[in-house]
Amino acid sequence: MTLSQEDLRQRFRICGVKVTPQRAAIYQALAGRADHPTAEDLHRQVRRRYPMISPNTVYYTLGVLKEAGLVHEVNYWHDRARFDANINLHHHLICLGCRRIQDLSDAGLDRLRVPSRARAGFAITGHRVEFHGHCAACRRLASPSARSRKRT
Amino acid sequence: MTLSQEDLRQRFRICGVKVTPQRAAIYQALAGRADHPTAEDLHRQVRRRYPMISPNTVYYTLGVLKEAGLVHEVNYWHDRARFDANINLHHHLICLGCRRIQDLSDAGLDRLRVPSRARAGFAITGHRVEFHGHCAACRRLASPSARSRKRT
DNA sequence: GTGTTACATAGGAATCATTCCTAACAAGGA
DNA sequence: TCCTTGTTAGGAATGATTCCTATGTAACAC
Repeated sequence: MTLSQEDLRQRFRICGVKVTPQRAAIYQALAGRADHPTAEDLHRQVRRRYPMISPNTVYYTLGVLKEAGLVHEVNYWHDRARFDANINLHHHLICLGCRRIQDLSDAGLDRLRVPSRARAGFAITGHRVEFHGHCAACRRLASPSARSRKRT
Repeated sequence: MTLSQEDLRQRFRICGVKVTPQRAAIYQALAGRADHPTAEDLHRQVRRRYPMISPNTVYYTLGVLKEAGLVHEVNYWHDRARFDANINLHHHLICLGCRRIQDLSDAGLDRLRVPSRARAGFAITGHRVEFHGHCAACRRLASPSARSRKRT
């Protein structure tokens, strides 16, 4: 998911966001991850290349990128804000065990509509489905005898 | 949505939650509202009847009720935790203007499934759809000339 | 080149929802 | 009645996020 410098410049330009080394680094760090990191995670990561970068800049930049529509915020767990550079329509598998959130792409889910009588005048611009449950790893942990039941 | 004291006792008993006057008041306050109030909103409301109740008790009680599955937490906006006593399967209409979250019931949405190959071993126990957009009131505000365009 | 404007950045202080700690309290069972 | 267990309230602590502000920097006229 690493982006060429030129691609990044273009994306930013389209959204009217000025490019700076810090912003590029933050965006690249986010785009390079499949999970949904917090601002602090990103700060820790970007600091390896820019040791002087402040948490402040990370918060401010994420705010700017969010405003511009270049990143999304994911808040299923209320602890801290998490971010996602994947702005294509997609959905979430949320593990109630390890609290990890996986992306899920499914064309069927992308096509959902609401009956207009239920919308009550609401103009819908987008949607997202979240599925709750337990991921494969957590299920294995929860049932240590899983191996002996492999065939049932 | 007000509940008889007996119904409440029974619900709590089924979920193994002890009934106290404070807890009953908090749950009733939540069940009586169609929006999704914060802990502070509920504290303010319950304090009218129990002036000595502490925010602490509200937080603790909401934690207990959540753990027991009697209430849900709604965190679309990252500012503060919001709560919902409606634990029936339902969905959300989220207004990006006024940030209000309306409940939406739709049997079609309740039946969603994910193709098993996309699930990657995930065991799904529930789901919820969130629709983003603008509510009727915000749309009226945004276009003051709406009245003159009624027929177009 | 110089001045001007408009943001960006970093550092430190402030905010404020939430949690932690603790002591007093209440209910239910032995 | 005593014991145990969970509940409540108050105050202190935590910690993510925001606010404030001085400095830096790029773009753009003049």
